[in-house]
Amino acid sequence: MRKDLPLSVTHEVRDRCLCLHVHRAARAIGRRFDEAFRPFELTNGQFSLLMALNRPAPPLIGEVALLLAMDRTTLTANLKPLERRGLVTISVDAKDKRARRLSLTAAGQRLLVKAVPVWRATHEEIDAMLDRDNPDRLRAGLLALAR
Amino acid sequence: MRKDLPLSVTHEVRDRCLCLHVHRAARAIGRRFDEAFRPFELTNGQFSLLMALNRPAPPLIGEVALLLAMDRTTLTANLKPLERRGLVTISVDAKDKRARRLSLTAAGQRLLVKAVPVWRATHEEIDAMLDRDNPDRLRAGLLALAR
DNA sequence: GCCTGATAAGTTGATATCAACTTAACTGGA
DNA sequence: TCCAGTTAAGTTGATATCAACTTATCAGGC
Repeated sequence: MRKDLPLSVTHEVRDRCLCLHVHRAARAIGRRFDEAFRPFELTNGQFSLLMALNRPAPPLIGEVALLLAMDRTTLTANLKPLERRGLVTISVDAKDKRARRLSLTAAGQRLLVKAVPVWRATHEEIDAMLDRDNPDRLRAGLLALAR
Repeated sequence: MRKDLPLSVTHEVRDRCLCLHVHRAARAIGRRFDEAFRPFELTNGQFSLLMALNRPAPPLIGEVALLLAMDRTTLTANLKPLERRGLVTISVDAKDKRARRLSLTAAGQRLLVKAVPVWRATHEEIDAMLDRDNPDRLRAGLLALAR
């Protein structure tokens, strides 16, 4: 009796697995934005995180983690280099001493302002690359996956 | 003169950025498969990698990295725990001493055989979740991004 | 056979990701 | 008031990710 895995199954996984497809796309697009943001010494994830903090009222760690569909402890880790660079501040909430409020500093805002045109240009390249694959449909599918 | 970033721009980025959307989806779907594979002590990435090695002829590191749209050095790192557990072997190519051939061991194959039904069940849940978002279209868009 | 340029992979250091466990603080009921 | 259950976040350890640099090898021209 054969114990090995038929190639047909392997090909099925390679061709159909959305987890693989999404991760592959994430790595590829991430590298693209990382390269574009390199002059600012920002990664794609740091850009997204800083942008998520540009709000009228400083959000809690848990709120931001939910928005980014990211583990809370990952967010804590990701904040460290940004805090060290003075782009973000983490402060204890006035009402609830367990909670932490996340704020962009002025330096963080200035860096974002400089990075946005690069984001826009890079994103336009990617939109153009997608060509006949409707970006709106793609976003809708990705949102469904993130639920 | 205002130096802060208008909220409208922040909302534009949050709503449109494919890099953010893809990474968010990758984290969410990755957690799902990680949980499903936990009985086998496999992560979603380890499953995809092992599956990529189920071939008639052992591939090179560079070939697999290209297939997974992953940096070559990331793949080297990811192989370490799998090699340690005896699921994969890395051997010097007979013709070219620079090159490394990656093979699934018998234990690796057995583990994959056990994991495939779990992959299939989990994937069916996700397909169902996508509902009206056509998975084929989604895959096509993700492939375009990974180019 | 010997250079020279190209190629395959390893090493190092930084950030990213998550689960499991822990700590501190809040909240509502007795 | 006090206690029990809940909640927000920190800590630790393992894997994941990439760039920059380095090492070993190969292939072609001479």
